[in-house]
Amino acid sequence: MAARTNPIPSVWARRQSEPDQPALSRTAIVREAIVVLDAEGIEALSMRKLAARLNAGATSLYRHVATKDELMELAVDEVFGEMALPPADSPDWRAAATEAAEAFRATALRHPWLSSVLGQAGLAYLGPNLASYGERLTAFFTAVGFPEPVRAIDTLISYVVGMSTTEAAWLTTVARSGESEADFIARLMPAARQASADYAHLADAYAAAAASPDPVEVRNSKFGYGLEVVLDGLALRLPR
Amino acid sequence: MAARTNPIPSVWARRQSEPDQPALSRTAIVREAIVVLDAEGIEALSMRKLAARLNAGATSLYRHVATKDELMELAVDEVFGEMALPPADSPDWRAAATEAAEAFRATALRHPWLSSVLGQAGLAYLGPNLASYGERLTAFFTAVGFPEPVRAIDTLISYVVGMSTTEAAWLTTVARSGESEADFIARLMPAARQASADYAHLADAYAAAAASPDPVEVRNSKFGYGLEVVLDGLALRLPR
DNA sequence: CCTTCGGTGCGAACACTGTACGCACATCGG
DNA sequence: CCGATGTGCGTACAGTGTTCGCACCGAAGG
Repeated sequence: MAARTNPIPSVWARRQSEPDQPALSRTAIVREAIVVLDAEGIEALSMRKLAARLNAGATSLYRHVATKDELMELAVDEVFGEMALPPADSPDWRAAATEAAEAFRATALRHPWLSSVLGQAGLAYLGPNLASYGERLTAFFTAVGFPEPVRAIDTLISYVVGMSTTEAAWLTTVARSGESEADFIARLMPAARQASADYAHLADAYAAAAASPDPVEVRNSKFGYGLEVVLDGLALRLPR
Repeated sequence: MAARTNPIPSVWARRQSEPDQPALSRTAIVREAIVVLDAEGIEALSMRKLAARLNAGATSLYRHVATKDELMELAVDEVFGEMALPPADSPDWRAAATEAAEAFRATALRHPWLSSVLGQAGLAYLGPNLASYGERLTAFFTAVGFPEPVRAIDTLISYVVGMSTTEAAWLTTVARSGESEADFIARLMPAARQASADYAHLADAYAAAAASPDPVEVRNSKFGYGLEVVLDGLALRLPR
């Protein structure tokens, strides 16, 4: 009944036992997915393209990964493994917390798709790296002496996530334009000026933004300012 | 040359001049899109489905909206119109700022897709509501007396965005499960307990979370705690 | 009145997407 | 040597966003 749709088998078609590639594996798939995500953005990652890059058939990936969403979860957990954390017994807690916050930001900017995924998938199912990250962070804040370490962490991480998300989204937009950040800003200014024509404060803000020459430095210091604010607020909760 | 693919014209097929619907318009499309987004989530919104709900053909929407991304931008701007802001001359700045933060959070939770979009589309192209929102917020922080109102705003908004994003993503996951939040947590606990088996601090945190009865109250107070932290930090920047 | 014309609706089509299914084959335990 | 098990993958399905060109409407102009 079923028609034979496959080509006639032949010796030549039969696969040689030379493994060619180190074989398809979950970790290899996740690693390559991250490469694509970093290089081409989240909407450029398709299962077919990913498979092609791994010299594999389109649907072979599903032997190692249940679904694309699951693959994204794995990728998120993977990059959480990159984030450095200070040891729990750091002498200067502010310096250590700053370091941790900056490491998070750096990772989020290196993998701009991270923010998109965080906004879509709750972190309900935590992988090993995420769990370890949470554990070490909690250990640190507990050691520092915060009476409610989890709340302190949630506060700090929320700020960092919020700022990094906005920044990553901005950088993605810039990247899509193909221009440098400065050029993109310059090209955007007329529209921004027009949009804020009727708004005195906004216009001031845009003018100030346009005046500063180095956008990277502007973003760095903006992040640093908010971080100091949050750390000041947290310091007040520290008993002594 | 071109084949006549259309059906034979007939009097009956001809459109009556009863307008039936108030016609297709950009605002009607955006309004209905938001309804769908709220009810069924971001991945359930397709141009075809949206068109069907408007009694329109699939591709008719493109007469009013250039692309789906543009439609999402319009939707974002639209919900920014919902966010209440305190008047610039509020006597108690902390109460007013708290109000603004809570209004933002409420909107983000009412439209959980907002966070996903914020993570993907930079707020480069600002619509009227967004511009107005920024203007009024800047006016308020300036009136309060902050020497760097824009930085103060960026800090506060980053915290609120970060916390709301996490919360919205969590609520989306819960909603997808079809269960109540408490039931979902209960069902998740075994997995969480196992994931944190080797992590003392994490296990403590989960145990504490499982102990409290009302998840809504937990989220509210978590948000409130962080907000106080940020406002404390900002207060230090206020000259007096 | 008839005619042109800009704007609107839309059916068909294109190039993709994620993924279910079932077959072919390689390897391994008995 | 024989099954069992696991891996790769070709095909197919039900969608997706978007383009193109035609059909039609109401208004403007002669």
